[in-house]
Amino acid sequence: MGEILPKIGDDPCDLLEILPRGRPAAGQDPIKRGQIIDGARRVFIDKGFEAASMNDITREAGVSKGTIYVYFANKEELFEALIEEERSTIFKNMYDVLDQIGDLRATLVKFGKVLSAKITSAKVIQAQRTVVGAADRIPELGTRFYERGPKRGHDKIVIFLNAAIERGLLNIADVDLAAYQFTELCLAGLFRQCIFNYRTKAPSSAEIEHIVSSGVDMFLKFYGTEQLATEESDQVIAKEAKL
Amino acid sequence: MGEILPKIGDDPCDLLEILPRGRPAAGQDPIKRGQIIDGARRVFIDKGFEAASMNDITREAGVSKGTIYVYFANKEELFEALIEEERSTIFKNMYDVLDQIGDLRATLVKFGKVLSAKITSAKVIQAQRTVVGAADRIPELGTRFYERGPKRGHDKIVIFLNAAIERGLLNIADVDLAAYQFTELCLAGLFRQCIFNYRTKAPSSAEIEHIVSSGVDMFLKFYGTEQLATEESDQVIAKEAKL
Amino acid sequence: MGEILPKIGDDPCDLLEILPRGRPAAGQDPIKRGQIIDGARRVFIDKGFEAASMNDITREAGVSKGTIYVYFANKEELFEALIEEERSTIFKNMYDVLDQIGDLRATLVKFGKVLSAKITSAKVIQAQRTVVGAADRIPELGTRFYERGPKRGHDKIVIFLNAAIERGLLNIADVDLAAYQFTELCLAGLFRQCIFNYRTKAPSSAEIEHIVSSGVDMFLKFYGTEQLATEESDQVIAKEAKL
Amino acid sequence: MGEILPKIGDDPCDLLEILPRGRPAAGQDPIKRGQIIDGARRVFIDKGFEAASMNDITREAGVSKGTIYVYFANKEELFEALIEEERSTIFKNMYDVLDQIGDLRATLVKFGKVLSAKITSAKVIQAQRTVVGAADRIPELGTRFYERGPKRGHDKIVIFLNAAIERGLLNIADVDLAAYQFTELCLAGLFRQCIFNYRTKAPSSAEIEHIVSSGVDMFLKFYGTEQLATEESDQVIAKEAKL
DNA sequence: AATGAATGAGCGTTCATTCAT
DNA sequence: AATGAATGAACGCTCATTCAT
Repeated sequence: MGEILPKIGDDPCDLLEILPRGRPAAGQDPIKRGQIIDGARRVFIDKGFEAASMNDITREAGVSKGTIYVYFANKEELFEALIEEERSTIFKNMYDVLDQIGDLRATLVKFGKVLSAKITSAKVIQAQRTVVGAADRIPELGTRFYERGPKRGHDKIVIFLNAAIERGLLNIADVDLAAYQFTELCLAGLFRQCIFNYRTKAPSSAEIEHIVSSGVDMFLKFYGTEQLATEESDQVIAKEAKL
Repeated sequence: MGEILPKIGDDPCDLLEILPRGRPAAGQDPIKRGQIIDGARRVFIDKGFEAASMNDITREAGVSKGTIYVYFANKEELFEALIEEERSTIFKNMYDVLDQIGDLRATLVKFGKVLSAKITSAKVIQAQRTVVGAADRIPELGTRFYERGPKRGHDKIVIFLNAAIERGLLNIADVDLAAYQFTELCLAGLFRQCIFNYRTKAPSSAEIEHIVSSGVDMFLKFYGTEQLATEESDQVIAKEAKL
Repeated sequence: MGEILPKIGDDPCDLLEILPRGRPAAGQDPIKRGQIIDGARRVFIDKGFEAASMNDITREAGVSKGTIYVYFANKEELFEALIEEERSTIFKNMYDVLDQIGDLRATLVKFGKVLSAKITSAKVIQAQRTVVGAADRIPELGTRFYERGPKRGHDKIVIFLNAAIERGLLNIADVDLAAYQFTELCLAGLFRQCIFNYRTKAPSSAEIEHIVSSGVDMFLKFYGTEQLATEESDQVIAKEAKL
Repeated sequence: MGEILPKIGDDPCDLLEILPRGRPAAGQDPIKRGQIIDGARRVFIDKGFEAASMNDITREAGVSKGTIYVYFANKEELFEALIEEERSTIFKNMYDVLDQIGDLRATLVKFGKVLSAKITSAKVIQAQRTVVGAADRIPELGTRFYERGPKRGHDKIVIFLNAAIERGLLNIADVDLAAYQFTELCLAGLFRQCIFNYRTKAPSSAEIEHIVSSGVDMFLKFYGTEQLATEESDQVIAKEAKL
């Protein structure tokens, strides 16, 4: 393929670098791959691994069966690729809020709301259900999903908390546990309700706000230091002064 | 099925219900039904709904295919009946601790440990995974499971907390939320780790103890009243006096 | 099938010993098994192993696909069972002639004709082609076919020749080779012509007679003793005397 | 294909046929054709017609799928072309020994050994199996193979025998039959053993020598004339004199 | 002229459900 | 009432052939 193409740079049409030229190699066309994954997403997420049929996916993806098998060795690999994509999409950027330095309480609330909203959103719940449902048949799938998704997020929370401890704002004996506690408080009740389909739709942002702010209060009451309290009351005073 | 049968009491043969004689009516023998459900449990919980085959269940249950179809209209109904049983078994007695009146903190810790241990036990995780995995195919299944399981437990916690509020030991604005927070703190991290198969075995009782006691501390620090603090220090003094 | 048969029941149960009573166990009904093998025969012998489809066999056998898989684990096993049956049918009784003691030349001619006619008959050639065609994919199949078919026959010829040697009628250094030579002389040209489908139909009995008698002449001229010659001329004289 | 092309001779560019310059016409490059056939040989002979896939051949031949379909209309035609080539290679020169005039017995033994070794060689057996296996699906294939291979050889043997008859060395009533008998005696037992995969490797040359010399002895004892016997004993005397 | 990505009919096999016994 | 042999639609997957590039 590539060798036949004229050298890039001799050509005023270099933009074509972005839009691929010629026919892509078998199993290499990212557009087609995307099409297949999209079809697979609709079917797998909707029906789960077992109940989804390759014919369904064929139909949804708008490609032939043979083509799917050029891109993915079998149903399981296609499923795993999809879950990997989902995982990556879901957790991408979820923890960005924690990178900004700022007011501790405000950051926790902001982050808690993002976390809670994301994890309980209809699409993400569906995806998680699909992973859980397949966890018996493909055990590493669930393991990997958790490892590269929730676990990495957890690690970022731990780092964030440690930074706050360093700044003297928090006093935590078991940071790992504290990170889990924080996450759970932000999701209080929601995750289990959603995953079991008791809640058939995602919580409102008001509800999330209510839960998260209560959770942060509890968390800071338990782990916050004197210094945090001082800083916060200073801020309140400063704010009031401004008004 | 059962609903179509004449109400017990309208019938002079009611004794048969109590001391069954002779061959039970088709689909009415509770022993055979139990046998089927037991076989179904082993297969469904192990393989999930789709991967389980009626032949497997036939073999495990030691009854014929036709018999299963007399007791249960189809695979789905059998599965639902099994899940109903599982749900009932799992949550039976889980909340008994809350009925005893006693030291608040001790009760919460005791209950939290039971709750956490139960929900993260291998068998119960398997069952929950099975329910979650089937929740797309049979949405009401998950709904009903949550409603009659976790939700009822939640209600009992709410009642317990309200009693403590009445006793002046707690000061909670949103009791419903507090109940969720308590549950989540007791499970901090465990439920998601187990359900996704990141943890491949149940947490140790030491781990649970650690999590629960930290959770209860946080919970009481946030919601506990002055009176609770007084009572507790009294108890400590009393204890020390005893020694 | 069986249901259409007239009720046995006029009868004090004697016949029942022969005709099975009740429904046979799964994969145990010899009538159904026969039906499947018969369908398989028509399809496999006609098309060869690979080109035959289980759907074709289903259609020819008049049973459902599932039923075939109760009786035979897979296509290959069904094929092997069929070939085993064919082999058994083909070679059954083929060597009976050799058991009778009688005039040597006459016995050899009689046997040679049976052998030649059998092996070159349309059905048997088809079956052998099927075995040969599958010998790459299932090597033991051909091995077993030869071992239990032609090889056993060969052994019987060896025994027969040894008996004749004992009787002083033949003088053979390498009996094993002689047995092969005899067989080949009886088939002179026919087997290869048939198996390659150069001859599209079986040789006439006149042709076989011609080939076999010439073959026997050559064989006896080479391996016959003085005693055989004497006996034979005696017989001719005796015959002429009778006329 | 080829037939559609204009007749050679109508065209002033005929030299191109002899010394082709530039790119050959579609489906006309004999090098590429050879490449394809070579790939096809490796795959077809190894796996048989049905089990061979066009992708395998593509890979083995190192040409694209499309190109194969330019040279051969479909799998079947490619297979037939291959078999034609195989046939031609196998039987080429096999009968050269018969063209030399010399000692009859020695010539027969020499030829018989060549014939037997060739036909029972692993590669040739494989090829014959492939033909036999395909003979149901493509009946003319086997017919043509035999016609242009074994049959032509047979004809050459007939010519050779007739020459020997003319020289007064043999006395044969049915020369056609005698030719078959000779061939069969040289292969005694081997062909069937090999084709059915009872023998999994080619016979040793010692074995072939044993079989062939016994076969020639039998053949000449039956068909040899007084003159042959005289000539041979003369040769023996001459040989002994030389020593 | 040559390529090889794409197609989709067809493969062997499984299994929820039925119904004759 | 209970059985389990039989059914056949549907499964995941392959591969001869086509045709846009």
